[in-house]
Amino acid sequence: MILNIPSSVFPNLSLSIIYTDTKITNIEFISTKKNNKISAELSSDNDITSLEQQIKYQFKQYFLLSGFQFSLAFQFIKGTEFQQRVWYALTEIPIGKLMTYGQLAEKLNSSPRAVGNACRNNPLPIIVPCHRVVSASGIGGYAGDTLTRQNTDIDFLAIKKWLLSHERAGF
DNA sequence: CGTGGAATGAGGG
DNA sequence: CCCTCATTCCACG
Repeated sequence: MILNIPSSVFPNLSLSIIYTDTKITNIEFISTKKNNKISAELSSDNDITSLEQQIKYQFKQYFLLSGFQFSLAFQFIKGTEFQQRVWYALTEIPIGKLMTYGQLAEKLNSSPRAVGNACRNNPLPIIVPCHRVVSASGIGGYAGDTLTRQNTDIDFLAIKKWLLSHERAGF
């Protein structure tokens, strides 16, 4: 399903959310800027599943409230053992807190670079809070964006900053 | 300050 | 094999 992010947060930005009967498996930011409207909205509220209700409700709450914590069921359907270890570790970073790639690497007996690469491949952004990981010297990257290489379509670093300030991580 | 190399895990040519 | 990544640290000038 396509979930619109409130335009007061980011205009022309939506989330594409993939799920099975019971679990979310993939989330992706998509730009609705040029496209003549994305028409993948739910047809009616009658045949909406309870998972879909939960998704809509919880994301609405998340963007509305500063300290809202997700409790949606998710599943990693891809990723190596190492990557999944990193992703699970991300879910243990509490809202409002930050870790550096180096700190996370130390916890996992790995290296900062490898951790950053696993974060880069996080299939469930926002729910699995890779945005709470920053570099030792600054903001770090998000969805492939870095300070030196920026996506032209979506300003992912601006999204990361918004998420962090919204969660009052004090960045 | 800047620059370069090494270590790390994964994917691609 | 080679290279490139959402990094970091340490050595050198």
